[in-house]
Amino acid sequence: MNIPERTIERLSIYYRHLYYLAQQGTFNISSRSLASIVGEKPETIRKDLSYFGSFGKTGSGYVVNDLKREIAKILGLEQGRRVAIVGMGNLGLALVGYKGFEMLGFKIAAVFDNSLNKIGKKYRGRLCHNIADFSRIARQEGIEMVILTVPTEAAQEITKLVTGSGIKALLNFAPVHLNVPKDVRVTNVDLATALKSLSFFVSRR
Amino acid sequence: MNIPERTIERLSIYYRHLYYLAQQGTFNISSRSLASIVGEKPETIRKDLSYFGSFGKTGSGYVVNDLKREIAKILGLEQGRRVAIVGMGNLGLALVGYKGFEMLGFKIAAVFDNSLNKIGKKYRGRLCHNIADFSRIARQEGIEMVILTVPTEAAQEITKLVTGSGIKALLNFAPVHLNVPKDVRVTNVDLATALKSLSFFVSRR
DNA sequence: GCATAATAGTGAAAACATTCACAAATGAAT
DNA sequence: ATTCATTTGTGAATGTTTTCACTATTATGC
Ligand SMILES: NC(=O)c1ccc[n+]([C@@H]2O[C@H](COP(=O)([O-])OP(=O)(O)OC[C@H]3O[C@@H](n4cnc5c(N)ncnc54)[C@H](O)[C@@H]3O)[C@@H](O)[C@H]2O)c1
Ligand SMILES: NC(=O)c1ccc[n+]([C@@H]2O[C@H](COP(=O)([O-])OP(=O)(O)OC[C@H]3O[C@@H](n4cnc5c(N)ncnc54)[C@H](O)[C@@H]3O)[C@@H](O)[C@H]2O)c1
Repeated sequence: MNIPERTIERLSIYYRHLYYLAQQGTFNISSRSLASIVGEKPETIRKDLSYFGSFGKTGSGYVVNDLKREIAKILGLEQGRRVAIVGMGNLGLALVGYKGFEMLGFKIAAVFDNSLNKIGKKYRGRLCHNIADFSRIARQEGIEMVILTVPTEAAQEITKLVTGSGIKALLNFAPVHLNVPKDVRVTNVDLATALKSLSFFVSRR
Repeated sequence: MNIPERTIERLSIYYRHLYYLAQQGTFNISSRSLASIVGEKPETIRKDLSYFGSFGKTGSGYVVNDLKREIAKILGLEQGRRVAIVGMGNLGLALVGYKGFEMLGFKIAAVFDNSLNKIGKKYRGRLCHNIADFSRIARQEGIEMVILTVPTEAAQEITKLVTGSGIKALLNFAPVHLNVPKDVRVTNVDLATALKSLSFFVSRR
C-alpha cells in the first residue's frame, strides 16, 4: 500500500500532541478531540492511522500512551535517532540547543564546521568537529541523519561528502535543490518560500 | 479556477532560481533546464505557469527576466512586503539577519519581545520594541506579516494580539496549532516534524 | 525556403488524497 | 436487559494534483 506523504507529516504532529497529553495525564482521547487540538478532521486522523493498523476502541477512542507508542514505532523514533548538524552559523547555533528535537527522540550527537574559529569550540556542550573528519566521526557516533546549515554555495559539496559517508537522510536549510543518489532522502526547509506563499495569500485578499 | 497550494510553493522556488539566473546573466531558459535546476518536471513548471497566463515562447522557452517579473507579480512581491519578527530568542535572532528574506522582497521592518533584557536593544540594526506596543508600531511601520518565534506557551496569546491588530498572515515556528479568525492565514514551520518524516523514511529503507 | 529539432501550452487520463457515510462495536444510563 | 449516545474503521465517492500525450509554434541548419 502507498502511504500518503502528508499522512506521515500528520502522524508526527499527532505524536507531539500525544506527548503533551500524556504529560498532562490525559488517558483517553477520541479522534474528534485530537482533531480539534491538531487542527485536522477526525476522519483524517482515523484514515491516517488505518494505514498502519487499528489502534482505537469503538466508543471510547484511543489510549493516549498506547497510540503515542504506536506512532513512535511507525516513525522509527523509539531508538533515539542520532543526528549531526553541519554548519555552526546563525541557524546551526539556534538549532543545536533546540529542546524540541531531543524531546521527540532525536539526539544531536555531533556538530561540524570548516571554520577554524569554530572547530574545537563547544556549542551547548557539543564539541564542534572539523568537517574533514565527518566520515570517521559519523561512523563512530552512529549518525543517521544530517541537518545542513551551511551557506548555499557549500551545500552541494557537503551533500556529496555526507552521502558518500553513508548518510541517507538530510534536512536541508540552504535554498537550493540538492542532487543526491536516489536512495537518499532530502527534506528542504525553505523559509523564504514559506513567506512568499503567505505573500500570495495576502495579495489575494 | 482553483490554484494548487503546491503550485504557489513551487512558483516561489522558481522565482529564487530565476533571480540567481538573472544575476548570472542567463537570458533564456526552457522549462526543461529550469526543471533540472529546481528539481521538478518540465510539465509541472509549464502547468504551474499556465494557471496564470502564458509567458513562454515555443521553441526558445522563457526570457529569464520577464518570467521573474511575472512571478513576482503573481506572488505580490513587487512592493516589498513589510514583516515583523516577534520573539528575539535563538531562532528570532538567526532570522533577523537572514539575507534570503530581503533578497526576495521582504523587509524585516520591526522586531518585538517582552523581555526587559531585549527591549530597547538593537539586533542587526533593528530596535527591539515592547510587544505591548505592537498595535501602534505595526500600524506605523505598515507591517503586513508576522514571523512568530516566541515560546510555545506564548504563541496563542501573541497570535490573538497580532491578529487583533489586523495582521492577516503568520509564519509560525512554535509547534502548536494556532486558532485564528478564518480570514487569517497561518503557515507552520515545524522542524521536529520534518525530522520525524525523514526518520520514517530511514526506518523504511 | 525547407526539413528537422526544440519547446510551450493544454485537454484528458491517471494517480493520489480527502471526505463522506455507514456498519459494527462499545459504553453509559436507567 | 434495553435503549441511546459515542466512536472507530473503512469502502466508496469526491476532489485535487500530477503526468501524459499531442498540437501548434518557433528556431536552426543546410
Ligand atoms: N539565518 C537564517 O535565518 C536562515 C534562514 C533560512 C535559511 N538559511 C540558510 O541556512 C544556511 C545557513 O545560514 P546561516 O545564516 O546560519 O549562515 P552562516 O554563514 O551564519 O553559517 C554558516 C556556517 O557554515 C560554515 N561553513 C561554511 N562552509 C562550510 C563547509 N564547507 N563545511 C562546513 N561548514 C561550513 C561557516 O563557517 C558557518 O559557521 C544558508 O544556506 C542560509 O541560506 C538561513
Ligand atoms: N531554537 C530552535 O532551533 C527552534 C527550532 C524550531 C522551533 N522552535 C520554536 O520556536 C520558538 C522560539 O524558539 P527559541 O529557541 O528561539 O526560544 P527562545 O526562548 O530562545 O526565544 C523566545 C523569545 O521570545 C520571547 N518571549 C517570550 N514570551 C514573549 C511574549 N509574550 N511576547 C514577546 N516575546 C516573548 C523571549 O523573551 C525570548 O526572547 C519556540 O516555540 C520553539 O519551540 C525553535
